Amino acid sequence: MPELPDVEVERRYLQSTALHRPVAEVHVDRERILDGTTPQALGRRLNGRRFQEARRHGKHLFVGTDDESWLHLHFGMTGTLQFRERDEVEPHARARFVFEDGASLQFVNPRLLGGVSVVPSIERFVREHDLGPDVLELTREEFGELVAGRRGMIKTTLMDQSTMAGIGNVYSDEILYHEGIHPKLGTDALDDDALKSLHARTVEVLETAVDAQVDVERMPDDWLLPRREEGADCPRCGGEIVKLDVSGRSAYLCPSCQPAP
DNA sequence: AGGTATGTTAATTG
DNA sequence: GCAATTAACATACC
Repeated sequence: MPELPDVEVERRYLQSTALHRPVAEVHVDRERILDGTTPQALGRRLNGRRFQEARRHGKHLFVGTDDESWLHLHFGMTGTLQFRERDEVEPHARARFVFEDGASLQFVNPRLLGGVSVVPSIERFVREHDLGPDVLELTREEFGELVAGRRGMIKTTLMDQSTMAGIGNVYSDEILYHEGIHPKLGTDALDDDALKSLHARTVEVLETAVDAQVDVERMPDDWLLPRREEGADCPRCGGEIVKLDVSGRSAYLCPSCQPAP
């Protein structure tokens, strides 16, 4: 489930497992996931190096090594990291970073929509891929100005990575659900108070998901996410959850909690 | 078997 | 230039 909270959980997982061990081998299962590099070049780049820290920008993960470049990991629609003390290969492990002590960090990406690359700097990557600021780095004022500067539907605006980076289809639904805002509401319909409230809700939802380690079992009782399907009972009013097409993506909402514009 | 899926990008249309 | 729409990508799941 790789939106901001999912990637943040992966970042912390990597930090707590895979740092400071010299890389001995890199294995790539499917070259399609590599962007601008080859298995051989990736191996030459990483062998003997240690992972020093992991940073995140939006849905993108960056792993710093002993030199100045960064390993970039992106999951696309599916995927996780798996650390193993022994190098037991996980299903759909597309890249495996095997350490000298025999442990491995595995980039698991079943649908191959993710990617692995080496980038010279995070700032440059963000610029070249036209990513907006990370959502959790924004002040209330910055958030309000960015949203107010757009003309489309609010759900689409929240998901637009060039406006702000990190929110995807699932968490945009969650944020709008708690805010009682219909996903198709025009962004220009939000006044200053509504933008201020939307910002607070956005931060709250994303941080709550991280605190729950993106485990649906640990999410609050009044969350949409664990029952995000057509016909489910709205946890707040008992009404029926419906699915709507918004800009080609499926939006789930409660029509009585989120009245149509 | 067919529809759907948490992301991104390119092409097209208004 | 901006916004909306559609298709494509590759695979798993129901």
